[in-house]
Amino acid sequence: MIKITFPDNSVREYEATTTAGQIAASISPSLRKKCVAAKLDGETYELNRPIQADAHLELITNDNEAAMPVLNHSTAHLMAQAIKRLYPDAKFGVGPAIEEGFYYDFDTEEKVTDEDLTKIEKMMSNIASEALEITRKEITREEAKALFVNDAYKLELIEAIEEGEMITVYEQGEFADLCAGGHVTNTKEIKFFKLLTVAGAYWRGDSNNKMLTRIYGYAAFSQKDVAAYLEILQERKERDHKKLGKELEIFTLNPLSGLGFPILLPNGATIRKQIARYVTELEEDYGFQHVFTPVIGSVDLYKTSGHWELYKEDNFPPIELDHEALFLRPMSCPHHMLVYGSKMRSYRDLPIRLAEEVIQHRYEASGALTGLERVRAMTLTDAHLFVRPDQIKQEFAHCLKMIHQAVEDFGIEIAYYSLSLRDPEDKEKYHDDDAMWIKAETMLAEVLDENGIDYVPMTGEAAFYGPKLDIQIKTALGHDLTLSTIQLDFLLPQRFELSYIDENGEKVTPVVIHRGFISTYERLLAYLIELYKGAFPMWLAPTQVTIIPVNNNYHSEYVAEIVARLKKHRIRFNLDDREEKLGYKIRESQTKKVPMLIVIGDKEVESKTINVRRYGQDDQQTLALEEFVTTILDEIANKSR
RNA sequence: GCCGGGUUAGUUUAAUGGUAAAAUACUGCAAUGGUAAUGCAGGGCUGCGAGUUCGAUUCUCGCACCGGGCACCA
Repeated sequence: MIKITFPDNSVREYEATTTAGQIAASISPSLRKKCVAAKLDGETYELNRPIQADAHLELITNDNEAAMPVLNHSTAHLMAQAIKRLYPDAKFGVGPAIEEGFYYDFDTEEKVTDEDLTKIEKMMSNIASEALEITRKEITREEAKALFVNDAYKLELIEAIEEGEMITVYEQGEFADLCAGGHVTNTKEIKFFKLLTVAGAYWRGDSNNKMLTRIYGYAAFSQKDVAAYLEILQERKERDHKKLGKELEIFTLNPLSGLGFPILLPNGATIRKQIARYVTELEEDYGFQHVFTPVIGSVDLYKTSGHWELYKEDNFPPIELDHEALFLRPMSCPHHMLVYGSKMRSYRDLPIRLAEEVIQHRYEASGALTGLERVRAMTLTDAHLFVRPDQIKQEFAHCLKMIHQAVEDFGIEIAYYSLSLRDPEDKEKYHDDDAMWIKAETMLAEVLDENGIDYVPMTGEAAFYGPKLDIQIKTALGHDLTLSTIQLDFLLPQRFELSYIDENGEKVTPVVIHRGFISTYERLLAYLIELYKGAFPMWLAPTQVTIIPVNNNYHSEYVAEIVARLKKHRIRFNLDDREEKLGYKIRESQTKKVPMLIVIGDKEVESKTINVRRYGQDDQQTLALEEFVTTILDEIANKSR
């Protein structure tokens, strides 16, 4: 007999080799029906897998979050089986469940296109209705190698499994897959799924390897849930900054302007100007000094910094002139080093905080270019803080506080914090000085802990000169992007031989903190378009008020009075006095997502009031002119959303 | 850069081996109005290059660009 402990701490006894499925059935048939898998001492267990010893058991029902990866991973296997039947030469890579759904990578001579997805889905349904039992088998390394003898990718995976670790396969009918498990017990349990896209993906994520075909899909426990997910995907597309940016005339792409060089239209430029003003003022508040440095620098400058060797391939090639080679700058750190080095510094001068709107260029891979998100010419709100070692933590926290201020003002949703560390093995990329790295990484981790920041450590993500904290956001389409970054750097100040005189009259090298504030204007704009779904808050909106006179002949005098008031306060308005129907002009104002719409007719002229309708609302308000102006100014000042 | 897909009017979409349509936008005329589309008229389009064909926007190939994914992201 074995003792099974349940989450409520109740204990029951069962025969050894009883399965979780049988246990669920013994409690109630309806529970058994809802069960998808189990967690045995925290490990995912199939319902048909015999339990050998005493354990804690948690039954995972189909309304439990933990059920989704089990179902989706099983659906990945089902898809693989269908693919194998349709493309007998297919060789398989990996097919995990992911945050949303699943994918499977495979390799076949035949081209698989979007149209083939329907075919594969049909085959999947057929296999599901064959009601094949899914069974787990523990096998030896030799058996595994024999089983997957024709499957080079699986053999490679077997090689990667450590000696002594258990190897398991899951079988369903004629199909077997190397897999650590977490599955439903029968293919018939997989009823509701949708294959989404065909994509390419490098084997083991390495661009030196062959590119496999990857199919993404999504499975759920009801057709309704699948439909709801497809709906979400559709909504995300509607929110995509590339779509809204075009509709709302924020930016345009033109091949003549060059790949990766978007053009900001007047609306986009207006939003950008507001952001720029905000950034500049906040930096002043936080004690930053602004500098202007050139967009182009000598190649020697980047040789000094060390960027040249590492990144020359990823940038626009240098411009060679008589006896100079000039480089379109991809970052501003070297220039800011020169600013610091322009005079003798005392320990009393530190910290020195230099900030700049940095125009920079990078030759991003053509496939990486996306709307305003990844471009080849960008303006970064960059800063470098030159600090004494004893000021590192305080200045780091200072930057963090400032970033959090902006996060709050814009309503940015942080996805997670990433602490990027070096890969100690990678001597080629990372400056070889263990002591320096250990010091920098420890210090960074300490500051984060002190400020109560939860972070994900990422090995091998650090800059070549030091570790960094990245603040990550998610785009509408679900990509993780870096919004802000704070980086610790002991290297560049050395390379530029920077120093200050300490209280003992000794020359000391300062430490540099690199601070990327709110990414580039381009990327922030892309993010904000998606965040607000194009309906910008008052302080950022390209047009803040639409004014519609009911009749140009009778109402223009009062309208002129309103216009004068708005102009005085630099409120951005659009006086729509075209000879069109009222409803037509109202509709246009709404589709352009202008935050406030005012209609001026006899009633308003008579009572000197304003009839206001806010974007997205059906009801109207009547305000006195002064009240109206104050409301707008308040919203601008408070950055109301 | 790599894998697969796409490209029709300013925009969103339709259709076709016999030279293309609608909505909207734009221009003109008429309409003077109260919270999401007034009516009529007009001009405007098959990304580029090659091949197959009597004839290609349609089929094939190459290129460019767009979008999805992977890799990259100082």
